Amino acid sequence: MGKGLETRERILAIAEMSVLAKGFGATSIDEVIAEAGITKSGFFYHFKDKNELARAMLLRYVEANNRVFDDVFGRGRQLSDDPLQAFLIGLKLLAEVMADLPHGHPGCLIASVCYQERMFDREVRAIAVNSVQGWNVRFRATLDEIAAQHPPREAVDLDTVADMMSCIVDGGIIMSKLMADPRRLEHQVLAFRSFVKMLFSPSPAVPAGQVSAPATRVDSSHVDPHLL
Amino acid sequence: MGKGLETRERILAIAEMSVLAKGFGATSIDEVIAEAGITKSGFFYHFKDKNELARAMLLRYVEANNRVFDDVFGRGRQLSDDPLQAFLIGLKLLAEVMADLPHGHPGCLIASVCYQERMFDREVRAIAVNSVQGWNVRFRATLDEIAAQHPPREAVDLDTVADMMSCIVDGGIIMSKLMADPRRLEHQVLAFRSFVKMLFSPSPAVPAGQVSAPATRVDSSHVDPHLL
DNA sequence: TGTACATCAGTGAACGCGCGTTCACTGATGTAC
DNA sequence: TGTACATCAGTGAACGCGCGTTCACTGATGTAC
Repeated sequence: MGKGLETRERILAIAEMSVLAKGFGATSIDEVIAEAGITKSGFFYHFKDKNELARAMLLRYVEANNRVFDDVFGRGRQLSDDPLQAFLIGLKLLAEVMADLPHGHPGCLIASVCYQERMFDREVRAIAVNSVQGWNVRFRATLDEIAAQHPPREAVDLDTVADMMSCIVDGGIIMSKLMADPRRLEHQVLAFRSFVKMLFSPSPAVPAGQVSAPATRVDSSHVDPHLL
Repeated sequence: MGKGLETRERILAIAEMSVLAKGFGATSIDEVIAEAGITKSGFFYHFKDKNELARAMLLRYVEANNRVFDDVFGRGRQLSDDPLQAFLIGLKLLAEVMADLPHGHPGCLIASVCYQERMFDREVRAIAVNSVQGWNVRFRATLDEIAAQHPPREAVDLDTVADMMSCIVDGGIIMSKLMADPRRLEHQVLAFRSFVKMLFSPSPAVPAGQVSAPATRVDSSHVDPHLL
């Protein structure tokens, strides 16, 4: 990374922390540059105005977020051919990632944008909306796959279940932050996992005659048991 | 209500809207007083500084919130003696309240405080924390009552389930706002309701020998069936 | 019933500080010939 | 290999506007005697 890109990245990281802690309007350029060790003109060399900072910051955030999600659910799929098991493993891994953040999750920039909508242009809002929409359709596709093999126990709208994922994570981040208890986020992800598990798993004892999809765990022997 | 209190209330209502839309730091007193139709000195007659506005605003918000929650879950308890049915009715009513808001839920001030923590004094944070904690212990007590009569199907921590309520509502508010789709919040509350229902309801067909608490619906005949 | 005083609910003008933005300029590094 | 020029990654000073806050003052209403 060149010297310029490195400075730019440093600015973005500092600004993100500040925005998550105080909001975008209350994040001053003076404060950011003081921490970054450059002058104000140096800042405006990298970003033509404050709105461009917001755009770059949000893009950086959703890309980092995508990497985490791709990683955990990708690993889930590698560990089981059954879509339900794969998703449950992914959720378990996601909960672990959330729990491993040193001082708790710093906050969700998308939630932050949501509460400061009047400060941003259409483009910034669009980045946030597209990111959530993208994950909703991906989760929806996963749930469709799961439902095809494991008929759900309750008649719930799968779009709502897909959306629930984002709601639980964002709500969990807020409660973790507010109550200064990082473990809440992990627990919420695991509670959502329990919901998915209950929704698609056959009852513990199934009366004869009821069809119970046998959850084809092709390679479950290789999977760490606590992930299931 | 005297003239002074009426003005004060108007200031608080206007400020709340603005804070939910742009954040506290970006909400200027000039803007608030312009909408309220008073001068800046008039504002400082009612609030000694901006932080006192935050305190009053948050107190007003949690009190309004408490009234809604007390109402829906109180009516739930009136409609059924079984704690599970009462809670499910309460959740259904809550979803209806959320759906009836004309332009969607305006946002949660507690989430807003959470993302602007460095701007507020300890007292403001304490109001938010106490409010959430208060509801968590109340929900936890309700869940204990329910679990005593309906053994849960999965081993989930009831504190986490109680916390999930706040997470789902706050997350649902964010997603509704961001996606400009007020119905998402309603759907999320109903999804949480499905979770509670699955967690504590016996399996559709219970094998002989398994104890199934009979869900003593003392007066369920009077209950609107779609609430159950 | 009239008068004196107190409180309520504000007004109007001024303050100084911090903010985002602009502009002319600069040393270091890279590239062409 | 040396020189000319271009680009990169900034510096430093100044700008004007909007912000939260203060202060002396005021008309209307309420209360005591």
